[in-house]
Amino acid sequence: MFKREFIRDILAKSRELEGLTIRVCGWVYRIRDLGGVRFIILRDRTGVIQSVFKRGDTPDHILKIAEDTREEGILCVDGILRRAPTREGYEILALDAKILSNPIEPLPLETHDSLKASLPTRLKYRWLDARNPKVSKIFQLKSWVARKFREYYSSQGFIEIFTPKIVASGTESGADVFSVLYFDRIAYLAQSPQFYKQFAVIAGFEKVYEVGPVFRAEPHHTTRHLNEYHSLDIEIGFIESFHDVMDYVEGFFRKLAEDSRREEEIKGMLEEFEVEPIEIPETGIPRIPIRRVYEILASEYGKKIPYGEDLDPEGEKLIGNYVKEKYKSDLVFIIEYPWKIRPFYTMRKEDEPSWTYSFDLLLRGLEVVTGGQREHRYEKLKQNLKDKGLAEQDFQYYLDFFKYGVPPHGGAGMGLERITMQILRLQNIREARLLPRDTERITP
RNA sequence: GCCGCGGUAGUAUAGCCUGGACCAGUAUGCGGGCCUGUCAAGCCCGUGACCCGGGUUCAAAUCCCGGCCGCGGCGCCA
Repeated sequence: MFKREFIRDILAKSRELEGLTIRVCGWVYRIRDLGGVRFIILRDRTGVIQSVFKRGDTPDHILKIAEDTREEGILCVDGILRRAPTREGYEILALDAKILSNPIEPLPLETHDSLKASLPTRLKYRWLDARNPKVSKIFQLKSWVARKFREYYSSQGFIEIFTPKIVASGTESGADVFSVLYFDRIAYLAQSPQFYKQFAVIAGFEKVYEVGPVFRAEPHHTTRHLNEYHSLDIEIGFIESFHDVMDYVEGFFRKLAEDSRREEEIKGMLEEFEVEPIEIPETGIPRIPIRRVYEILASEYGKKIPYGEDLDPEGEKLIGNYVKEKYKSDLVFIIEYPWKIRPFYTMRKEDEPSWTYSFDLLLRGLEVVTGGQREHRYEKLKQNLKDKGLAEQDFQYYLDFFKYGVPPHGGAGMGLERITMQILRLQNIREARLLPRDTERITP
């Protein structure tokens, strides 16, 4: 490895390093050439620092190297750390330097200004776009969300599982999945780990979570859909009701809300994106039956959703605004969805079988989590399949899971990119995916 | 899948409605020059574009048709 230190660490130790010779390696962020003095701002993953090449102080052959330097090239600078009137308060007076790599042609995207380019252009040159520190922060936040997910559910006694992404059938009807040639057969890319996380509970792991890719073959043209994204999944055995599942989901979001107020790095990111941390009231995230939501939308906003139908995007936004004003909550559980719009494995209400023990969680007016209690009784599950008009034999391997002792269980799936998008209030979910796959895009 | 909007230098845009003075303007980038404290550095010079094909017209970046590509709304969903 190159002997180097991260810029953030150097600045953190600036008092003790002041006056000493140090080395910084990174990308050339900006060059300001004033003739006798040339400022080269270096950037690494952790920050930026100014190096200064000055006639009289820097050896002449090193000044020559500075002249050859191009923006976004890779440069190592050895020099003396000293105080300077820069944003960081310090700079490096260059005594030695080496170009490790220089661009071979003009850049198609100005890295430090990449947010001014259109999204298609940014995605086309994503490896340059992502060098923009602000863009990079999106992915650092996404990484933080995924880490919190693992930490939270691990701390609650969940076991991480890793399930196949090449599967024999879809989780719902077989539609909306990508087919792949699997030797001499057709297989599919998993649209959800649904069946296998239930499998894991039934297999005795009791409480499990998974972070993994899911694939949706739907030709969406929206700012909130991807054909490949990462799903944060949980599944829990021995629940008494679907409220237990919501409690676990709520615990995770509460952790996100609290830690984003506590951790300096995250606070800094939210400030840079000019967004507030997630707000959750002391009394908890409101849990509103969808039948009540129909009423609220109609009476408060004059918005008519056909009874028994799903909310449309406008309805979700409106109810998001409603709970923000009324409960000071960025989140709302909408519960007891109609059976007709939920998958066959959803448990129906005992007393009202056209409604279910299921829920969605909306974050700032966008659905980010779906979950519920699963039907764990073999005969009822078969009946559900029948009621959905699905062929039993297509799901036989799944039905077999339910033959030999199944605890009542439920779970939820959360869209990592949607959570990231909503926390930072990004305009397009593609911004929250390093290399988005959508209807047209499979490169880079 | 249905519907709508768009495509001008590397990037971002003006011009298009109302065809002609547009061999296409501006900013930034890029190349060169000046400048020893910049921090969106500044100043000077240069560079570079009308998506493709067909049509209308004396004349098309501008109007019409087709194609390709992009974006968005809905549906569906995380």
